[in-house]
Amino acid sequence: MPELPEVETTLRGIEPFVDGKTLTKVCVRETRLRWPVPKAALARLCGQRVVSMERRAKYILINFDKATILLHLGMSGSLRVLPRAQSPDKHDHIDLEFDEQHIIRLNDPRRFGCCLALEPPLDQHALLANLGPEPLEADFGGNLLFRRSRGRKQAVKNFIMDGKVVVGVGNIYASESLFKAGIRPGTAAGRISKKRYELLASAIKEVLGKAILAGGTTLNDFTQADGKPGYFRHELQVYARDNEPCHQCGTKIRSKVLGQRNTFYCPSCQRY
DNA sequence: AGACAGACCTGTGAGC
DNA sequence: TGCTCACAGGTCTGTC
Repeated sequence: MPELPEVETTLRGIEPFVDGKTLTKVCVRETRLRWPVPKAALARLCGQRVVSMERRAKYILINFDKATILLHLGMSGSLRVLPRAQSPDKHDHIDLEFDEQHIIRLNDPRRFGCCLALEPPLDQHALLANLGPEPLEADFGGNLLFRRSRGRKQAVKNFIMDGKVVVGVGNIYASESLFKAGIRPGTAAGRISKKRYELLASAIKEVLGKAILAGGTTLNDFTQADGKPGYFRHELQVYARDNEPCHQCGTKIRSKVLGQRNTFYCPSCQRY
C-alpha cells in the first residue's frame, strides 16, 4: 500500500494532533513487527514533548528533544487519528496518546512495518544512513540519475526503485513515471540518455507531486489519517491496467515481472 | 561492486 | 459454500 505519497499524506494527517504535543501514553499490543517494538524505550518517552515531525523516504519521524520515534508502514500499514475511547480492531498494534481526546493508532495486518525509538545522531542510524535523495527536493534530477546509472545493466525500473539512488519511488509510481517519460521498464539503466533521464526525473516529481495532492492511491485498503481513501487511483495510466487500452494511443497495456514485481507499460508509448 | 532471490506476514480474490 | 493457490503497495539480508 504505502508509497511516498501515501506516507506524506499520512504525516500531514497526523501532524496537527502530534506536533508540539506531549506524549502521554503508549500502548503496544503486538511487538512482532518487522523488528521487535521496543516497549520500554517507547514508554520512557512519555512526558516528553514533540519538537518536530518529518518524513524521510517512507519513514515517519517524530522527533523529541533527545530521541525520535521512527515509523514505517510496510506494505499494509496505516496510521489513523481516532477518538481515545475507540476500542481496538484486529491488527491495531500500537496506540500513541498525545492529548485527552485522540490517539494515533498503527494498524498493520502483514506486520512488515516497524516502530522504533532512535537516539541521536539520527543520520547515522543504519536505516537512514544510506538513503538516496528525496525525489521532490532540488538535489534530485536527471543529471543524478544519469551519473549513477553509468555502467549499470539493471532494468531502469529496478534502478529507480533502489533507495540508494532515490528514495520513495515504489512499484506503482515507478511504472507510472516510466510511462510518462516514454521509457521501457526493462531497458538497462546504463543505456538511457541524459536527456531521457531529465524527462524521467521530471516525470517522477510530477507523478509523486500529483499523487500527494490527490491524497495517495487507494487500491484495496489505503486510507488517509482521517479514514478517507486516496484518489490518485483514477489518474493511473498503466498500473494494474494490463490488457486495457492506453489512454494516450489505444494500444493494449502490457504487464511483465521485473525484480519479482509486476510492472506495467504501453509497448507503443514507451519505446526507449 | 552490482544484481538477484529469498525472507518476513496476512488478506483477498480467482478458480475449482 | 468452502478449499487451495497466487498475489499484493516494501525493503533488508545473504549469496553469487
